[in-house]
Amino acid sequence: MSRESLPPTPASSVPTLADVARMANVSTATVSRCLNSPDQVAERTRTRVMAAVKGLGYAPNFGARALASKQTNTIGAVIPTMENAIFARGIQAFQEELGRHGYTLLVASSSYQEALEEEQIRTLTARGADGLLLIGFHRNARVYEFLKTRSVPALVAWAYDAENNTPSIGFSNKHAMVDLARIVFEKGHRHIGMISADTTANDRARDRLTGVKLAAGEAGLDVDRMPVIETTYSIECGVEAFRQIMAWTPRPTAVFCGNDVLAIGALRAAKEMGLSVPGDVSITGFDDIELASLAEPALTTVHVPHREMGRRAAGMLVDMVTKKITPKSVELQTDIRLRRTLGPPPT
Amino acid sequence: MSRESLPPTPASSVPTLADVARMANVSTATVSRCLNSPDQVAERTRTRVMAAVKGLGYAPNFGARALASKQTNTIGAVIPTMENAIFARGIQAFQEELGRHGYTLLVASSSYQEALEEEQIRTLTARGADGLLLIGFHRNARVYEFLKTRSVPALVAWAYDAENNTPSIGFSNKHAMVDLARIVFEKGHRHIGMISADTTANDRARDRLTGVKLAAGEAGLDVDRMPVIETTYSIECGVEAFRQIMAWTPRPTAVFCGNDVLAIGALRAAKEMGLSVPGDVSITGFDDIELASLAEPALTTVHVPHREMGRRAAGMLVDMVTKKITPKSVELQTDIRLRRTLGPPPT
DNA sequence: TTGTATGCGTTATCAA
DNA sequence: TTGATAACGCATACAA
Repeated sequence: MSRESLPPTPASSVPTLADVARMANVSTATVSRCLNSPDQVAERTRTRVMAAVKGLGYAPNFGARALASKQTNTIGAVIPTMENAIFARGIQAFQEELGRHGYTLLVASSSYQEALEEEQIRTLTARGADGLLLIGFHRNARVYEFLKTRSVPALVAWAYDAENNTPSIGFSNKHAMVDLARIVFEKGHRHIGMISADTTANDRARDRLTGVKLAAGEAGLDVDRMPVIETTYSIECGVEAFRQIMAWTPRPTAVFCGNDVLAIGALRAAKEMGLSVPGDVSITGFDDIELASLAEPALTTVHVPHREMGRRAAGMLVDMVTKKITPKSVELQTDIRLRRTLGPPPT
Repeated sequence: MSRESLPPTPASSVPTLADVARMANVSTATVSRCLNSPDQVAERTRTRVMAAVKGLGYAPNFGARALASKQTNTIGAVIPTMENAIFARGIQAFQEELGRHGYTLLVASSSYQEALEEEQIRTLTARGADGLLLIGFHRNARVYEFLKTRSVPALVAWAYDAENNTPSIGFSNKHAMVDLARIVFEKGHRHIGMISADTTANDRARDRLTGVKLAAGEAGLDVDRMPVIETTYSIECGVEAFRQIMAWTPRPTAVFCGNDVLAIGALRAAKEMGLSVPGDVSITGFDDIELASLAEPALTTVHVPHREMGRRAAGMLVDMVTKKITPKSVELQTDIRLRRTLGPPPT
C-alpha cells in the first residue's frame, strides 16, 4: 500500500479526511465510505478508521461536502415573523422534526413584505438550502420560476390548495371562517364588521374575508355594505381599527378579526370604550394563540394545529428533498373554540 | 485574450463563474473580484461582467464559496425554545440584524436539555456556522473546549458576566431580582415564596433565586425557611406550583415567579382558589412578555430589553467573526414594571 | 487592472 | 473491498 499521494500532516489545525486516512493507513476514499455508506467497508478496516476519526476528532468540512455532494442537509424557512406565536410555535415543531431527520434549519423573516420575502428566498437558496418552507401562496410568479430553474423544492404552509402546482400543507382559511361566521349568524347578528390584514398581498387574510362574506351572503346580509378595515397585525392596530369600525352606522353587533392579535386589541378597545363583550358587541379571532383563552373574557376563535402543521411540513419537505417527489397537499382540520366573547346581539 | 482554459458551456443548468466569465469575455478571477471587491475592477469591465451576471441569473455556489473562503456567512443560534416569546422576540431581532450584515441564521433548540444543547452546538458547528449564539453560561466545559479548538467564536446572551472568558450580552438576573424583591419587602411582606425553574442546569434561574434570597436576608427574613418550588416553565406548572406553595405554613403573602409564564399560571391558580390578587396574595413575574400587561390584573414584573439584546448580539457576533476580536461583555439595564398584582400584604 | 494557476476537502467513478 | 483520481465552483497569490 502506498500513501505517497497524501500530503504530510500539517502542523495543527482542523483534521481532514486525509489525516484520518493517513492515521488509519487507508485511502481517503475508504474513509469517506466509512462515513457515508459503512456497509460497503470491511468490518476490520471500518473499526480502524472509526478509531482514527475519534482520535483526531474529525468532522467533515461542510463546504467541501456541499460542493462535492451538491446538498447541504439544510432546509430554509421564510416566515413573516417569529414574533407571532403561531409561527414561533410552528417553526419550533418544524425544526425539531427536521433535526430528527438530520436536517438543520435556516431561517429568515419577511416582516410581511413581499419584496423582502423574495430577497430572503433568494438568499436562502444561495446559502444552499436543499428545500424551502414558505408561508401562503401569494408571491410574484418570478419567484416560483426562480425556484423551478434552481430546482429547489418548496412547500407552502399555513394555506391549502390541492390544485396549485406547489404542494401545500394547511387548512382552508375560507372554510374555517365560514364555519365560524355561520355560528355568529345563527346567534342572530345582522350587523357585522371585519378587521383584516392587508388582503392584497396576504392570501390567508383574503380567504378569511371571503369566508365571512360567503356566510354573510347565506344569511341574507348585504355583503357590499359590510365595513371592512384592513390594517397590520398588532394589538395597537386592533385597538384603532375597532374604534373606527364601531363608529360605523349601523353599529356592528359582531366584529370578526383576522387573527387573535387583532382581536385582543379589539377587546381592549371595547373595554376602554366602556362596551360590554359580548353584551354590547361580540368579538371573534383566528389562530387560538395562548392569549385567546387567557383573555378576559376568553376569546371565541378558530383553533389551528400549528405544531402539527410544522411537524408534518418538515416530514414532507424532507421527502421532497431526498426522494425528489412532489407530495400531495395535506389539508388539516381546524375547529371552532366557542368562548365568552361571542353572544347574541343586544336586543 | 484567450479563454481557451474555460470548459465549454454545458447544455443547461445552474450557471457558474466560468459561464459568466465566458459571456463577459474575461477570466473567472475577474468575475470573482467583481462580486467580492468591485473596486479592484475597472468600471468598464465591471459593468460588462455585471450584465452577464444578470443575464445568466448567476448566483455563487455556496459550497464552493465556503470551501474556498473558509467561511459561510452563517451564524448559528442554539436557544431553549422558540415557543417562549422572549426568545422568539430576541431571535427575530437577532436575525434581522444579521441580515443587515449579510449573514444568515441557522437555528436549533435544546428544549432546555443540556445534552441536546451540546449536540446542537456540534451540529451547527459541523454545518459551518462562522459563530454561535448561546443562551446562558451553564454548559459542560467540554463544549467550551470544543469551540476553542474549532476556533468558532461564541457569544452568550441572556446572561452577563464580565469575568467569564466567553463574552456575553445580558443583564444581571440577580440584581434585577434584588431590585424587584426590595420593592416587595418595602410593601411589608414578611412571608414569601418562590416558584423557580430548575436551578441546577439553568444559571439564569439560579441567579434570580439568589436575588430574592439576598433581598430577603436584607429584610431580616429567615431565608432558609422560605418555600421554593422548582418546576418547568409552563402555565400548567405555574398553576400546580402555586397551589403547593400556598399550602405552606405560614402562607406566603407574596409569591415570586421565575418568569412571566409561571406567574400567569400562578395568577390563574389564585383565581381558581378564590384568592384575590393582590388583596390576599401578591404575585410577580420576570421578562415582561406581552401577556404580562394584558393579564387581569396586570402583572408586576421585570422588564427585559429582549429585542435590543438580540439586535446587539448580532452586531457583536458579526464583529467577532469578521474582525476576529473578543468584544467586551455588555450589560443591559432591566427595569421594574409595577402593575396591579403587587400590593401590601393582607392585614 | 487583468489573467493564470493552484488549492480548498469531499464525493464519486472507475480500476484493480 | 479498496485505491487512484477526476471533478465540484470559487478565491486568491502571483505574474503579467
